[in-house]
Amino acid sequence: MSDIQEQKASIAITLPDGTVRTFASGSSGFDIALSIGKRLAEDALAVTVNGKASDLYAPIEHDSAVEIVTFDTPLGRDIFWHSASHLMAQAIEELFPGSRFGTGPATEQGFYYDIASEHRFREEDLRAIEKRMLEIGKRNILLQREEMSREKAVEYFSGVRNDPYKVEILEDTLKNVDTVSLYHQGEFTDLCSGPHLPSTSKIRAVLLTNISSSYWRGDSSRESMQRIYGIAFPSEKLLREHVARLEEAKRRDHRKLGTELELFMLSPEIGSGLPVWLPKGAIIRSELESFLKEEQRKRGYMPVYTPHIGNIGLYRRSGHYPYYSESQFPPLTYHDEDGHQEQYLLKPMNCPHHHLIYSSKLRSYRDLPIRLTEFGTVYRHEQSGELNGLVRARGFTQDDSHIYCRPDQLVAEICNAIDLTQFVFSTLGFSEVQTRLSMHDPANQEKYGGTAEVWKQAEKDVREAADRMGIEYFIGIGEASFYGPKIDFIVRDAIGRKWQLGTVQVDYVMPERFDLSYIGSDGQKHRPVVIHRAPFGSMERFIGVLIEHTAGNFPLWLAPVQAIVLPIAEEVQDYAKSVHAALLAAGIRAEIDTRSEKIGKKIREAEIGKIPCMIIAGQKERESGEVSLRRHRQGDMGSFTVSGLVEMLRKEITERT
RNA sequence: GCUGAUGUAGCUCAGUCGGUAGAGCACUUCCUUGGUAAGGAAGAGGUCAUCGGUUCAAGUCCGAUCAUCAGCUCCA
Repeated sequence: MSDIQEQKASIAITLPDGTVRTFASGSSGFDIALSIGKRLAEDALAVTVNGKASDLYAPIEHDSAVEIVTFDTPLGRDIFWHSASHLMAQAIEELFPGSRFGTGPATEQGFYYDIASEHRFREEDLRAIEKRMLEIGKRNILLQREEMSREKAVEYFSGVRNDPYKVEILEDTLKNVDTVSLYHQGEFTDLCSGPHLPSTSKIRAVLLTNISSSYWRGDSSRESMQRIYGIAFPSEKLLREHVARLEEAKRRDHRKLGTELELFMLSPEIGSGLPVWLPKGAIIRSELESFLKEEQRKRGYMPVYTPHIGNIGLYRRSGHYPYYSESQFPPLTYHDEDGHQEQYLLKPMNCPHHHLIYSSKLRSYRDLPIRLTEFGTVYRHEQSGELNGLVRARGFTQDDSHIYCRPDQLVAEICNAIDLTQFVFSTLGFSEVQTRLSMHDPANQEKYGGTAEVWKQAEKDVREAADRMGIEYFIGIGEASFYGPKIDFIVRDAIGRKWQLGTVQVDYVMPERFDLSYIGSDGQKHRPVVIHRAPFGSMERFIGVLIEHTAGNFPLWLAPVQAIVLPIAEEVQDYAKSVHAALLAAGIRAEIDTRSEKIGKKIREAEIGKIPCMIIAGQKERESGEVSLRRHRQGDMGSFTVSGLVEMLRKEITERT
């Protein structure tokens, strides 16, 4: 008896730094935070108790490890934004009575809520909703958790709240759950597992960013709802920083920079989603291609070329045509006078052509691995709403290779492909790379080709290679392609956004479909394994990402114009021209600005044009036989002899630094 | 493809109540010959995305189409 009372009276709380403190049983996370510091208690949004997120004021009854959750952590932001979505719903309910609410989760960059309303939300409404949200914040309404049986909740949401969407969630998604939780904040109540902020007053800055539509439960056969996106912060300052980041992203937008720097164009007269490389962009692409070709030559790849169209039978055989027919350009149909018909497909993939090259002659086990490589342009009819500059196009070029190897060579070949991909990324300045092992979803078997054993083996090989390379990875269930598991490389760019670029894929299915074989040491036919791999992925997409990553400030080896000679006055133009000629002779992409403008203006324009080297030639330089160098975004670098400068730049170019 | 927004000079954008289009930058020519992010002047540049409708009259109002943007869905 007394023991039980003793236990109830006090509990031991272990903090993240390992210290243990004693509190009265039933103390809340807030009490704990307050005992650590006033500032922490103010910043506290919620707690984790033995790793499980919980409300800040929920009583803690037992000894546990407790962590105070603040906005600085991913969990803290998730809880904050989730509560902000409830706050937005409350504001919308107050301003637009009769609105019904679907789901309103936090996302990586804020939150949204799906709303069914008679009212068509417009931009002006967002400002009014923001205002009301802040006003409700000031009311300092406490959020109250209430648990009830699912049946009671159904009654509550069909009666009191009259929200059919919540009822559907209760009766479908949650049909196996006995007890559910509701969160009340003033007049507003939402079905939610929580946890939530203790009070609406934590939300002090709000930005509603856009309105779009979504289908109820993501199902295009269900009704369309209005989705309002937003983001919220505990202070004005954090919001301002967020807005500054958005503006930075806008400044780096590859579509904007691509036009300004004359890298590529898109024109409805050519066709939607069909980018055209302008001379300056073509230089970047060609430099990247040369770089990879050079590297692949060292690694035993053999270049091939294949046509842009292929008989439709080829793609029926590979499975691409039936599987992806809705995202391909329709087949080209050819009839001759005898009524004979042939159908061709603009190639959506390079692999079938490569497989036929492989099987064009008898292969010995001694020949393997065979690594065929091609910058192969493919065409896919992406949905119109998906198109996005270079990043998502309908015609694009893959740095596509297919490696045909024996099963005993497979893991080593995957490792080689991983190594090449990592080399490419590090050369291009993507220092932060995440790796995803994209596995199949056993619950969705009809999505995939091949047998269960084949998948088991392929996934084991992929894992083994990733382990052998010592890379950190995470698993993506359901991310595999239809013919096999993948290793996908996701880079983080200079302003923290993630992009999926390179890929290495294992394929036991295509060798079967194309009846690929080699003669083993036993004199018998054996089935090779295929690796599909593309470090850049798509040249268009990669360069699009590279533009945003570098903000158009390309390293010297990639810069379309590497140097521009700027004569100070007409009197020194002949000298400047001789410098220009020397640069050209050294293979440096150089221009010269002989306009009768002042040097300040020439420099300004070269800076805006993001030209890495400005080479200034005036009377002083002519006398000494030197030039003065100004580097883009760095300023004056001093004087150099022409030959010294050329040598320095050539070194930087060949080393690709 | 779906929902919403947008489309005016090479670029960025004005254009009121429906009355035949305007700025800045860029471009061309001339003046200016200079020292590390904008020297001056003049000129040229437009079937207002396309097609149709309403109207005496359409950049402006209505409809369709095309394209772009933000999301949704998809991504071999």
